[in-house]
Amino acid sequence: MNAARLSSSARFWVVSVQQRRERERAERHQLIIDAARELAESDGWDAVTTRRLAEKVEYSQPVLYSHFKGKDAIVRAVAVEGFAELGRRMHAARTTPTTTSTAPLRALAEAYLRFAGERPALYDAMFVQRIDIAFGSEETPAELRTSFGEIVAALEPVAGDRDLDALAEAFWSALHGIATLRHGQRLRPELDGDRLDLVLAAFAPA
Amino acid sequence: MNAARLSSSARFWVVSVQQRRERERAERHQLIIDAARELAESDGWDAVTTRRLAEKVEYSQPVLYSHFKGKDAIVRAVAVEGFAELGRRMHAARTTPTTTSTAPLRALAEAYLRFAGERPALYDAMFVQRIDIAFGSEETPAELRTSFGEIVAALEPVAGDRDLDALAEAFWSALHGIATLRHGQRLRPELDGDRLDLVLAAFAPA
DNA sequence: TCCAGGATCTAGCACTGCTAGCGACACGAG
DNA sequence: CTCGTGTCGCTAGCAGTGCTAGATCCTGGA
Repeated sequence: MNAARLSSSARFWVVSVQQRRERERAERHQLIIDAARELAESDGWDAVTTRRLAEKVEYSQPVLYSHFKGKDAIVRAVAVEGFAELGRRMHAARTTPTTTSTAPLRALAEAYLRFAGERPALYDAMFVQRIDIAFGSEETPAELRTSFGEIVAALEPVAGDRDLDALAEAFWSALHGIATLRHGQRLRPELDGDRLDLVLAAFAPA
Repeated sequence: MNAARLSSSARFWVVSVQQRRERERAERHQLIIDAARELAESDGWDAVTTRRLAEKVEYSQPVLYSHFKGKDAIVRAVAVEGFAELGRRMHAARTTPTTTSTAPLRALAEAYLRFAGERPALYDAMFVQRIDIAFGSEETPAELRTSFGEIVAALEPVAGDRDLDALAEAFWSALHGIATLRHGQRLRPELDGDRLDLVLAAFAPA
């Protein structure tokens, strides 16, 4: 009896220890992702090396590889979190009550470009770096699907008889093109306002 | 007299030798650019290392550095040639006689996307990689300015009272967005036709 | 108290872009 | 024809990259 109770208690304790370990492991996992994103946002992705990253989280390099298959997987994890935030921002912009019908689309577009401008490194990981994330398939991360869904939802009221999926891809392409060319200093800043006005007028005619 | 003639002849010969050397040097310069582009187009830019490139042109690495300041400069040289070709393609597409007024714009857009699709590595060097080429300034390579000019020219007939520069930037952004997202497998191939139709209809309403 | 197993680190591999310094070769003078 | 001179290209090496094998230490359980 005593043995049984002790054993049971011991097993319970073990489980608790395991839980604590798993929790600590999960925290460290997140710590690595956060450190990578911070490093990229402050010094650019070129500065995100496994050595610097390991130093920042105060572990040795091999620890990174016990959490992620390689550096690519870390960038991918950062990107997925980026999709989630972009989705949240677009949703908030789109659903904030307004008076006109095209305003939600404009709000969404502005939120998209603001995100790309404020977090260029994050945007880069999500959409520019070769990141090996399936987009059209079933393994597409939910965060990504939701983000695209926000664009579709914002365009739905103005689509008319146009194909909604193709329209969403076209509109997204325009935003993405502006975001990347802008970041590469290939567009004139003084035209920012006019340029977006033209895109909105083109895709959502009054 | 004899000495003078000899001296003169010798000097002339020296000049000729110098010319030959300069010509050979220029040829090797071009050889490096071509090799870099071919390597990138067949195996991707990741495969373009100074060692492989040197091996391909059958010289040692330091020779590359006697022609270019560094690897970046080689990529830049490849990109500049890309601008020239893209400009030629767009010009040809735009000026080929047609019946309707929006056809030139469609032809230009299709030429742009065909170029991006057929030579993804070259397009990457031109517009995706950080390449440190000024775009808005006076040192902007002529090839680049001409390319943008083609877009402006194609939009001019359909601009109406819209700001032509902003319109060109917006239209270019849409094309660039499609090109890059398409290359990253982020757009559905089966929507290619519809998507472009929508962009054209949006920017050049009938 | 001692052992087994897991977590973590040290040290090293093959590769990268880039460069210092040596050696060979072609040129021009005597 | 021989001999300096100067240019040109090479070998070898540096610091830094992503990634990993093997040793080491530390903790939980008998």
